[in-house]
Amino acid sequence: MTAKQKNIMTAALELFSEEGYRNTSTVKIAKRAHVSEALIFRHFKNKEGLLEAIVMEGETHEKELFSNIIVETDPKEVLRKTIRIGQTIDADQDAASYWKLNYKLKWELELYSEHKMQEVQNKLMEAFTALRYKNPQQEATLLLTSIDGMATRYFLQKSFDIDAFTNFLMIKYGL
Amino acid sequence: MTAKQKNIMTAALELFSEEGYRNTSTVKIAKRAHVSEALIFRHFKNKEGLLEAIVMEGETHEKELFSNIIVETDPKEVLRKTIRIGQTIDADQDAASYWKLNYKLKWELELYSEHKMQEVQNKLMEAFTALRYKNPQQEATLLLTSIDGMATRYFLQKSFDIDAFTNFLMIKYGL
DNA sequence: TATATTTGTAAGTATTCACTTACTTTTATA
DNA sequence: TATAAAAGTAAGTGAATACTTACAAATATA
Repeated sequence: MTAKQKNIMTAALELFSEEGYRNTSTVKIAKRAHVSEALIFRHFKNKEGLLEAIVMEGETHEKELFSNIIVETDPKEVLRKTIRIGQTIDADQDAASYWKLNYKLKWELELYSEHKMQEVQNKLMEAFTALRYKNPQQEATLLLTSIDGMATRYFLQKSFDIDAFTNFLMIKYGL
Repeated sequence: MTAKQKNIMTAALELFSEEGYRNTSTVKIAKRAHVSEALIFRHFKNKEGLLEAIVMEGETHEKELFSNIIVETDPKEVLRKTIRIGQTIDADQDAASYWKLNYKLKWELELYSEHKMQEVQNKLMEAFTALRYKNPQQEATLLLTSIDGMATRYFLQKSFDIDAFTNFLMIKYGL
């Protein structure tokens, strides 16, 4: 991958996650990346190809984040790591951009990939089972749903305090 | 309001909530509403004016829904009504379209209106205080955040079972 | 060093977009 | 019933969009 190709991907990730996929024109990406517009099409075939490249790159980071949870054996630690996802993403600008892009795409293109979260969901079910919660399946859904909601607030509501909310969840789950 | 004007608003609400605001062209709206494209601009000045009219209409229904919660005096009933929001919206196609539009706009135009939910948030704090929860403010945030997450699942994840999830929340909160 | 391949660009193109103009038809009002 | 106002439309317009073409510069390889 050439430097200019990387520039294009970085610029596009920023713009897509800030302003949305369809609302970001290829000229705008080219300008931010300091390349000619045509180079985008040379390297990525079309705008959708560029998006796919970015999403694929993001999925690599995502898998690292999830495998860190899935590999865990202590049920309490599984919950801790899951609840900390928000703070983990907050600490890394690139990860934050990618996650925001993910949510934007969910709503803009309505592409909700259930299978992506399935492994985490299963791991959470195991954890809640081990911790003798009455309904581990719904508990897993609730926690992931709360994190979805947290993401909505984190990205869209400026006043949202992710640390306070994370701490509260830790206490709630007795961690 | 003439019949054709109403047609335009209905068609636009459907299209905006299904395919997004920017991705819906004024020709598409005109075709679905069986009117000439120019009539949209005659009645609503521009595309944004049309959106505003729809959002304003939706806010009327929204206020009804919220005032039903805010007016409640029994704290447990406040929680019950809040948790049932999803099912309430699910039962009314128009309300569902409007809520989906709301979420789409949140992400597409990044317009998160905190003040809209502030009254409900306060009411929930009161309720959690009356029910002797340790941290009523964060409890209120958590419940509303969970509902945000529930909305994400409900609108984007086909397999999501809103009744099962609602029932589970009822039990969780001892209702 | 010769040449083939890859990287890069300037200047297009067709299409779609939100919106306007100029005009006709319908409805309300005096 | 005359006329003013409102509702409605066909046929535009300029700007923006994703993408292409035709060619030049840089780099890799023989």
